[in-house]
Amino acid sequence: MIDAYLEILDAFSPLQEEARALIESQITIKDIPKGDFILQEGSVCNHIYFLHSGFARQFYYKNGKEITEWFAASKEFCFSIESYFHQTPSKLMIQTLEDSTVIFLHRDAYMELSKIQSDLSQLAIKMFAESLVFSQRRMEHVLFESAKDRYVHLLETKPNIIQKVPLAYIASFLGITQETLSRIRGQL
Amino acid sequence: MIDAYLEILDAFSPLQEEARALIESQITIKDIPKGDFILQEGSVCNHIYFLHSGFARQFYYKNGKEITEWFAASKEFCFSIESYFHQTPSKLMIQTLEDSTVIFLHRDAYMELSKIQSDLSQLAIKMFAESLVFSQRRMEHVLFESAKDRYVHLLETKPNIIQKVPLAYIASFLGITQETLSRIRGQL
DNA sequence: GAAAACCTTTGATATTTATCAAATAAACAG
DNA sequence: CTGTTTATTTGATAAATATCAAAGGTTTTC
Repeated sequence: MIDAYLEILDAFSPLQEEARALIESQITIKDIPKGDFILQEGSVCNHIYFLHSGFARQFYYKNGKEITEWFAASKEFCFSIESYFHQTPSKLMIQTLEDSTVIFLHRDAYMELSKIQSDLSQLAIKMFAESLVFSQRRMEHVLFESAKDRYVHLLETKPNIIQKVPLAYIASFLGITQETLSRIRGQL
Repeated sequence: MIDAYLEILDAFSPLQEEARALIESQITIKDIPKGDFILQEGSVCNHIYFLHSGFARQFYYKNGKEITEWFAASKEFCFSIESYFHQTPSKLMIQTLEDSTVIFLHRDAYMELSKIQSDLSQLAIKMFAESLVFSQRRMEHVLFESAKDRYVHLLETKPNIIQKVPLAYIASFLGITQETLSRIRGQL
């Protein structure tokens, strides 16, 4: 179970034995049933979560409506960057959409780790840089492509999401109403 | 001249004497007249730029049109994250809008630095995390606020930009046409 | 397996923003 | 200054998307 996790970290930046041992001793693993929360609104995000298996969505409330920010698939990481770094109550919630197994890495453990093996910071930097590039690409789409083109793009790059997820979640992620998304679907 | 730069880095993460000396020996400082490019399209971004003084815009071409991605004001950093990390030709251009003085930190020098003083990585992580939070907030605005609200928000948070910059640059940053922005202005 | 809850589609209309065309206004060069 | 370029505003119309209301579908639950 832990192996897949270590392997993924290792691929980013080869882990020293000491670091590997620290991770094994510090992480916790939880089974989280469908619909339960990995991170609840109002609590401080003190972990980096890794979905060993399952599927989750990250969302927040805006004017009483649920806005889906993104999804986390199997073998992906997620957490509230804002809450984690500012140590403030999270606006973001993370909820499983399937029964999931989640690996929790605590902030303190991560800090320990980056002392033991300083090049792990390079891993974090790489991940953040990738996220920023991704975020800028998405911004470009949102600003200059039609709702239809954005949906088609999502369909092409993340087909698994569209199958697993109710239309309303996708609509709010794309920044359109469910009615519009339904009509777009009808046209394809 | 260098002092202001070192001070800013120092505020993020106190610099050791050795790191400070390395920076002083490795950076280059250039005066760049209004309208000239700090980073040109097609060249690989191998530096992190710091505007000691002046003002610049970051933009790229999409379907033959200039799209402004963001601005860099005095005492701010800028570079093409994508080109820098992927080592690919930059789509992004950075052009001064006023006579500017720019401090160049080369990628190699940065690498050296982070070996000498590993907690500088924490600085980079903090900066990226902030950028990501900023980017997510902007996404929320772009997805769910009207063009008018977005303009008003920019006006409130970055009033200096609006004074210095032609309307067309702001319009493309907001993802609207100049005509629409002109009408929005008329209403306020 | 019927009722309830939830999800998706459809229709009519209103609002926002884009597009195309042209008129002003401002900045700039000689 | 004066013509020339560049930036901004205005108008008429078209396209995209939202909103409100309601009707069909699916799933879930007991």
